[in-house]
Amino acid sequence: MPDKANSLTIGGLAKAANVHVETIRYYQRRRLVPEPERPPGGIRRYGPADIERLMFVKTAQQLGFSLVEISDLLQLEDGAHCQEASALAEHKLRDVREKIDQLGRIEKVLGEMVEQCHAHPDNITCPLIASLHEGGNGGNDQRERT
Amino acid sequence: MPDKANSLTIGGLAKAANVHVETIRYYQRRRLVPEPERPPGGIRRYGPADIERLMFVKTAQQLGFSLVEISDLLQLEDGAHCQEASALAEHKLRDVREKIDQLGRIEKVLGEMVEQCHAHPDNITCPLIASLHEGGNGGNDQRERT
DNA sequence: ATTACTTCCGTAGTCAGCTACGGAGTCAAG
DNA sequence: CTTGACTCCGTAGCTGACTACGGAAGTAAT
Ligand SMILES: [Zn+2]
Ligand SMILES: [Zn+2]
Ligand SMILES: [Zn+2]
Ligand SMILES: [Zn+2]
Repeated sequence: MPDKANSLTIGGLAKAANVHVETIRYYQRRRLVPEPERPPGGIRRYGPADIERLMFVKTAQQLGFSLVEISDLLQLEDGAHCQEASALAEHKLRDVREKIDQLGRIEKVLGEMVEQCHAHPDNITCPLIASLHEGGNGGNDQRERT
Repeated sequence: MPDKANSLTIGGLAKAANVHVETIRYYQRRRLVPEPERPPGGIRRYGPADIERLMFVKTAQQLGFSLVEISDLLQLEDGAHCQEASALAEHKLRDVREKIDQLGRIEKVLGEMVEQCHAHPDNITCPLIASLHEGGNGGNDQRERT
């Protein structure tokens, strides 16, 4: 195998993928990224594939996946498991839309409050609080944790 | 003041607000909710106001506010004056808009991924996973921590 | 009054996702 | 061949938001 490509030390990899070294090691412990062979008494080297893997993790994380979910996704790498992957993604999509919805409501209320406040600088009756008290949102028992 | 209303024990309050007893105590320690006087050698009682307060916290939390931010919000209710109130509100409004923005971007990416996944002719690799590999989305340095 | 459930209170543990520390070993430059 | 940066590895600490535990004391039903 060509070693010309795998020329990065863990520090270089960290820079290339824009994460801290300790984060890489942490991911290695969690087996989210592979830990390459160590030439006996030497230093591990990394290549583009490792950068890509790290970026996969970071990207998925930005999309709201937990590290556990990400490792699930990584198990589905072979592409035959399209069903499961899309189920996961669709669930996340629902979650995200719900959040956007709720935030939209609070944005409206907060905006109105600021407006009123600027109109009547002596008297704050906070519509935000009122609306939160009404708690107008559906299905929430205890925390979700999916 | 009317004691007829304040008839709940902490357990009843927990049920009424759909949280665990220990969560209430935790909030009391964090001073997110008040801890009513204890009739010497007796048991604390709670009323509708306490239910409201708990639901306020839970609702705000679902909207993505941290407990610290929520205690800020609660100061709006607890009689902060107009200037501070409006400053706080405006700050929160900025935060909320930022969050909506971010979630909007996430939604778009996730939506496209799901769509592609459903469209592909049931062979080759799942485009959803492929697009995670491409990581094609903007602006991310290290974690944000606002 | 005995039993069974709560409450009270403090401390300690959990979980996610890192981040820091310390002491070796290794490597490249000078 | 010494210096100084970097790697390796294990273990420990941190933040946020709870959750569990344990013993004493209050309360309710029989
Ligand atoms: Zn005002
Ligand atoms: Zn969900
Ligand atoms: Zn902010
Ligand atoms: Zn697919």
